[in-house]
Amino acid sequence: MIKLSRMADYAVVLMTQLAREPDALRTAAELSQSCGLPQPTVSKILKRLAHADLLVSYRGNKGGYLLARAAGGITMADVIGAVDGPIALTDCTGPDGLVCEIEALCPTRTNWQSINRAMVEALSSVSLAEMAVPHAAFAGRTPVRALAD
Amino acid sequence: MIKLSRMADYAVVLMTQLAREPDALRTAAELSQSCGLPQPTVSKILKRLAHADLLVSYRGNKGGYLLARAAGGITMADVIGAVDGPIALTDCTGPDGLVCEIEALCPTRTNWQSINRAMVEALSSVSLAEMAVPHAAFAGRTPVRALAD
DNA sequence: TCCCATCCGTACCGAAGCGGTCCTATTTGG
DNA sequence: CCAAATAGGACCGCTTCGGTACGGATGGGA
Repeated sequence: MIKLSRMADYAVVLMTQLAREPDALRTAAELSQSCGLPQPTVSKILKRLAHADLLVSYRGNKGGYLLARAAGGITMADVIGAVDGPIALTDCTGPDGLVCEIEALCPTRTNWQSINRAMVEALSSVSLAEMAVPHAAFAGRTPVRALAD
Repeated sequence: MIKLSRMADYAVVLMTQLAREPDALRTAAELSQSCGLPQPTVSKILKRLAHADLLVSYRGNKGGYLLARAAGGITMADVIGAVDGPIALTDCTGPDGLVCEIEALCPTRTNWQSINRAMVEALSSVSLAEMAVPHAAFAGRTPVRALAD
């Protein structure tokens, strides 16, 4: 199914929420409630996002999280990469393809790199600011089915 | 990591192998050996590919599998979809988004559809014939890293 | 100076999905 | 009639992932 992990899915929702009020300091508890997600999990995700420099964290009393940059400068690839690790469809798309034990029989490596690149570009082409746009702006767009079921 | 399932990965390898000699009837055992993959698993994958009309199967003695169409008419999206099910990054990209329980709080649905569409296009843009091309044709291409590690 | 709210890091656990195997039909050529 | 091959399903162990819990560090306010 090539599904996004639930963690990455949540991360996008949380980041979108934060992008609504870019200057407000939000606590994990507050975000957990406003997004309807379990609080410990929210904490974990926010930590990862902060670690990837997408969020700035303030500790201590009156602490919380803040977007590290403008929402227009953060892409879906950034968010997903921060939570799920590097985006790659296959193992053999790594630096040197060393991990692929059947490499000798696998003449498709460089092609995977192209496919992978296209996918990353697709995810990089959508910024957080665009994701935060309300429904209305897209209402006229025709729905797209992934594949015939 | 958004990784492809190993099954889908294997499927691409197997299909590529079949595309090398499009007119030869190949058995599961033979493909298993030439690709270095466990035989029962190969059988299972070939069955799924045949079910999706990407392969034609011949039963009985001297049976085997054959590409159902020319390698140029089979895309990566076809192969991956046949093995892993419909390609979709999130649940809410389904027909009507009915499965998303926090939909009211999730203003990003239509954007996901766009991203998803881009991904399917990336996978649809590469045919099996192109995957079967030997390394040399791509040797000059610069390697692409998915994201900074 | 003390206290409390908040983030930080780690370690742990349960469940679900997936890769892999096996068994039993069913088909077909020799 | 036998052997070779696919069809289809049941089963199972393992890894991975989502989720939780605990102890520590930090900083503002009374």
